[in-house]
Amino acid sequence: MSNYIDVILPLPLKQLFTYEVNDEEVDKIELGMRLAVPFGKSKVYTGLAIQLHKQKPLHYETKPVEQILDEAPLVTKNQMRFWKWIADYYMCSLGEVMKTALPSAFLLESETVIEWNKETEIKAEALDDEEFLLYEALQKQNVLKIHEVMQILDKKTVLPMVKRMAEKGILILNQELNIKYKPKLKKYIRLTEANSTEQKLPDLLNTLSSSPKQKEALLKYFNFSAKTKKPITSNDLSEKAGVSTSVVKALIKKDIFEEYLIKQDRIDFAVAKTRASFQLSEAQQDAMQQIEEGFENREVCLLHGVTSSGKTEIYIQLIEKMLQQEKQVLFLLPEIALTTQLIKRLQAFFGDEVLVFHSKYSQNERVEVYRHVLQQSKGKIVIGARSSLFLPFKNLGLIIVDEAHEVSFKQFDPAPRYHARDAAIVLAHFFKAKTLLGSATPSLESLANVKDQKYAYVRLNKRFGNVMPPKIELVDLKELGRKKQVKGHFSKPLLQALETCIENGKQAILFQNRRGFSPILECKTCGHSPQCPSCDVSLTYHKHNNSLRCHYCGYSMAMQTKCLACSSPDISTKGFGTEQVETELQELYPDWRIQRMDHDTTRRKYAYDRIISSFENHEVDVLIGTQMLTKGLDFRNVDLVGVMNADSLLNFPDFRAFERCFQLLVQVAGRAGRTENQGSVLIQTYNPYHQILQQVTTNDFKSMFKEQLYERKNHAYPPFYRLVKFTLKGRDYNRVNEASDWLATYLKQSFGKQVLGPEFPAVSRIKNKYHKNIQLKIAANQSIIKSKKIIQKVLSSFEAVGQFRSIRVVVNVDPY
DNA sequence: AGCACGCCGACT
DNA sequence: GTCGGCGTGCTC
Repeated sequence: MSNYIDVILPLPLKQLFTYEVNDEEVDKIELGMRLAVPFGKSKVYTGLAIQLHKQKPLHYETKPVEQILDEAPLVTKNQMRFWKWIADYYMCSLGEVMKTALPSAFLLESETVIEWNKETEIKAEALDDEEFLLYEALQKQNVLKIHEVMQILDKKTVLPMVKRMAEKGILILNQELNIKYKPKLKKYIRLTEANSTEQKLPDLLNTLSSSPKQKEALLKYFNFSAKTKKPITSNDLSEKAGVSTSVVKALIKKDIFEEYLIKQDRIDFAVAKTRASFQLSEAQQDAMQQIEEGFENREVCLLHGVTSSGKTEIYIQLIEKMLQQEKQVLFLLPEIALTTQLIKRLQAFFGDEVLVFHSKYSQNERVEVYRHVLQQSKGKIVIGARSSLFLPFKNLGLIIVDEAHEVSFKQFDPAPRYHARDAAIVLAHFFKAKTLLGSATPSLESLANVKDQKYAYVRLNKRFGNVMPPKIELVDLKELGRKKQVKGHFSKPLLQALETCIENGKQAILFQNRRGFSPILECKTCGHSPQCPSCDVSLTYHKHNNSLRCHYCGYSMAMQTKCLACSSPDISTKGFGTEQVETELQELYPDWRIQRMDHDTTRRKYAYDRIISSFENHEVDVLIGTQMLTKGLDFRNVDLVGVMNADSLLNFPDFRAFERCFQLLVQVAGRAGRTENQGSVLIQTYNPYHQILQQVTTNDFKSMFKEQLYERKNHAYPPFYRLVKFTLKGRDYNRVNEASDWLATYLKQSFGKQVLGPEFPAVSRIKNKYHKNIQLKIAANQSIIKSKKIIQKVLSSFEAVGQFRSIRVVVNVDPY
């Protein structure tokens, strides 16, 4: 009887795929290994083995597995369980989970390559122009990939012609599996085998009697290898012997030395761990004890510590305790907060026990981190962004989610649209491990879980070293505007505070939650503003390259001098961003050193670190930035934080806008006065009596929580209801409307008034596709499993409607 | 998702 | 005539 293996393919397809395996392979295959399998007419994909069985599929012929790619499972049982939970809860396919869970270097894919058939004799005259071009190209380069052929011939459909040529026997087609992971190799030298014994030494020296430098190098080599028994590179040797590299090269040429390669570990920081002991403050010790007590009967604990209350020291102590029990620890941070500051602090303490995993790491580095975690060969502590949840932990004891309120923990695109904080709790549960959520401004959801006694709660009220909390004041722009006390975007009080701050040799931070120079260009004559041709938005003005750009699709055009609609030269910019704040301030104070930090200035790999360290070293007086500034940065010399315009935060059309505004302002405020001086925070606004802003000034999170929770209950939002958002996308406007009406109608049959919409979002067309949203609210006491089954059913009948084939439906569970 | 196949309008 | 657009169906 034949054996079959069910496989997950990294595609957005619901089903598994079944392949046949021979007896020899059955013995080798373990679940969780990768298999190269043929798929479709000419593709080879990497599949993941998840079930062996003997049931021959009824309705189709199986294909054989092409190759077993692993010697041991790459994916553990616990990971499989976690993948399944993600796929179920967030309503996506296992293939999509696989794609995010595994570093892409693990997912090999085949590519068709062509080769000239040297067997068949073809006269150049018999070839047409395009065939001749290929012929020429293949003289220079042995094999060509299909996309290279497309470039050479400068057209899109090349496959029919390539196939024709293959049939005529001019070309050979091959499937090439491209191996993406490349170990890092370093060249070393050693004695060739014939010369590698001690006894040979006198002979060798003899032969080199006429070349003293080579003799010297050889002696140094013996000296070195006798002492250290370590491999040596030719550069090191020539340096040690004080000879040039050509001397060593000559020895290689004489077959006395040979070169060989050793695989290098990319994850090798060589940091000395200090484990410098430090004393927790009394408040920290208390908190530590409460956390441990909390973990005795709760799986999750919320550590609510004001900014700079010293949460990191508590984390370090907890991690240390886990290490003593030989457990692994995962330390999750929002991508943006993964600055070297925190990593360095942990590395200084734990040395090479710390592994780092995030998107700025190369594919090769990620593969090595993955393998280290899997084999538990290095590093029991992983610091990473949300995707590090998918690492192959075997013995996880604790997950710390720092800045747990951050919305960027929710993945938006592509699927799986998971929330790392929620998924972390589930993952920890699988390991019977604990989860610690740390934040200065916890989310309403987490606070509600505390209120319902689901989470333990520890409050850390005092800033470390009894630093005073900053003084927060609101500046009424409306009032001051009337009194003519506003210059550009700066009010007089803010300018005065800035002057005092800089004169005292301190630094200031200005926060403006919008990038670019000024969002849109507007004609003063006809009111027209340039639009993106493929999205339903106005283009934004970027001063640094004098262009207009679309934030959704990246379209850009040159800045205009005349209105595109009426040719009037009277055009101006509306709204303002970081770039304009920078320009204005620099004009007012030409001597100040001003630096901007936003998406545009931090795009390159080390730009972020560079800006931060120049600010730390006081090479900059004022730092102007967006949200980026709020994430886990610790500057010692900042006395003043200015918020340019708080209103833009309040006016978001989102049920979480007020909560987010509160969090953001408290976080920004926390950047001020982290040493003995009391810092001050000035918030400019047109609505100084808004209750949220009032609550920020008094840091009254309790009222905020109470009021917002009441609002959420009234309007049936989380945490009282779960949301599922459906976004329909399609090229045809009418089709999108029809399809969303259909879907909403069918959902209403089961969920009634809990279905909202369909509605066009604020930006209704992106990349030439119309978007329309439907929202479903599921009460907390309703069964999610049942609800999701109904949703699945409605969706599959939707997919069965022929007219809606061109419409894509994106499902987002717990959207943010 | 990707890719083939098939149909249709637009050009060398 | 064929190139490239797009709708449709299928992948073990």
